Amino acid sequence: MYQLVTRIGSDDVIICAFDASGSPTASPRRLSFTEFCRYVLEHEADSPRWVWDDTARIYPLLLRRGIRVQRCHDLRLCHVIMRNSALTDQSDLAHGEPGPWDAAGPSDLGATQGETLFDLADSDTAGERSREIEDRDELLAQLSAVSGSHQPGRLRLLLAAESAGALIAAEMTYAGLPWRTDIHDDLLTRELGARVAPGLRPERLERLAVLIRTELGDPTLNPDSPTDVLRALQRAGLAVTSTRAWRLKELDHPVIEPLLLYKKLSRLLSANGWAWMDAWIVDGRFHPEYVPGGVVTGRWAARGGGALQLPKQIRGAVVADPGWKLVVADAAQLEPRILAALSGDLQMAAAGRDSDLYAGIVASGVVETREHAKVAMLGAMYGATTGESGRLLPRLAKAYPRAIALTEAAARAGERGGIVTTRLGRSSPPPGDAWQAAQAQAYDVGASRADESRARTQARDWGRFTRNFVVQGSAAEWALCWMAEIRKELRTLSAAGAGFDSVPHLVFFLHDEVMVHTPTALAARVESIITEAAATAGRLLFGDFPVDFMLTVAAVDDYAAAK
DNA sequence: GAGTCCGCTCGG
DNA sequence: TATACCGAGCGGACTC
Repeated sequence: MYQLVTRIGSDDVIICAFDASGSPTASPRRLSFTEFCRYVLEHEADSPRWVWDDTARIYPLLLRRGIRVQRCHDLRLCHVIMRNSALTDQSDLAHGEPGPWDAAGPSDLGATQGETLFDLADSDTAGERSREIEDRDELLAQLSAVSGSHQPGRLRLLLAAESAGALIAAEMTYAGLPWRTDIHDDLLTRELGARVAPGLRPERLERLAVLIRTELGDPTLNPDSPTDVLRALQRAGLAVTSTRAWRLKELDHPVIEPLLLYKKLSRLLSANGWAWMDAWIVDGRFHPEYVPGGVVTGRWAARGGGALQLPKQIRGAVVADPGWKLVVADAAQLEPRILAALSGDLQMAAAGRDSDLYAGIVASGVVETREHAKVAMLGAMYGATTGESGRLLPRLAKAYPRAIALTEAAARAGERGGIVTTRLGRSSPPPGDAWQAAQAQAYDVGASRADESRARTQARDWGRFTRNFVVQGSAAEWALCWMAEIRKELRTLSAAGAGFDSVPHLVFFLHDEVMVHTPTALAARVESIITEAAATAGRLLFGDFPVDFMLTVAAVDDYAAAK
């Protein structure tokens, strides 16, 4: 059953119930937000799917009142998927003129940016009514696109997983990641020296700057300026064209060591220093904003705080509350396992059975070392053509013909300008006009060698994108299902209505890794929930195909201890 | 001074 | 010779 929720103005909603086929089961009702909250609590027992335009806009309002829901359908996220999916390419939804659902990015519909799209008309009842009809029409269009799709089952799963992800993202932002500023501060002081005013260099950084200037014989050198540093290195007789750390490591000069250390520490200061701590840690919690569907492949993005790039250096500041644990789980070699299942490659799946997949490849005699197995696999999924990875590819192709055939086919499709589709139905975008124009140009009678080579380069670039899209996107779907299943099972551990400060809950997600903050007494139970959820996610995506999704799971006091 | 691009490093 | 996918964020360099 669906409960369509349309927000009107700042404090009211119109609510309307539908059955699974999209027929209304009651007349629309207008409720104040307080009445709406009561309505949600009353109806949650029936496990409806709450339908709204944008989870990120409405769900935080419920969370602030202590209300959580089990299921939703996020019209905006689902629209984007079906607008592009090859599974719904025959639908009206895919063929309609672009409308507000296409124009609106997450921030456009978001509360912070104002509500320009719809709310201009909300001052009168006609506008309110039209807003509600707009949502209702969109829901019906989406339901029709699903039932008419080539794979309704998979698509339904994808839309449910994407929507569950939106709920989880809002809940994680709301709950926050436990963060100890005292430990963070100690760590910064130890590495950089005592805190100083913004714009100044802490003591240890300043000493390194002086040392670098001395070694390069340039008393005015600014070590933060790549151009300055590059010129000084060249003056010192070093043949370099960039100041990238891995390039500098190849050089033999006394300035290199302090320079590399300076870069490392200054990055720590600028990205996750005291200013970051002041801006992002509130009452011992880090509250980043996650952006479900923020990446073309279906991965999440994040806005503000660099939540998806927390450097290993500072993970020791993520500490469980007293009497609580962090259960950290990481899916091992997720993408190769996804590739094995996608392609139905039994040999590759067997290599990962009950163990490290790369070690399994070595044990099968395909390559000699784990490191070789890893670079060869990554190269196959990313489209490496040269170097070690390129050299090892033929051996991989011989041992795992089905898996490699799948990545090659995805690459060829992209090179031709075609689209590719993930396991559950997210399709890659078609290449843009500039790409098409470059290809057309190369076929023109007057095409130059440069035209042809540019077209070829762009075609290969796009092929690498589609090659990776299938695997990365399907892995993102697995991760969403995994997390949704974890969330569902965690809720069975506590009474309905209990707040985040008393029950186990998800606090972090990073592509193939999740973290649950839990009372210590429930940590073991949480570990098994996470493990079972991985197997369930595998079955949801790939049925009985015999592929294992191995995890490393650990209940720890702080994030740094997890690996 | 504001806006944008680039170089670099962090994460998977 | 060019060189392997998806991102965020910072500070400097450059432009208007």
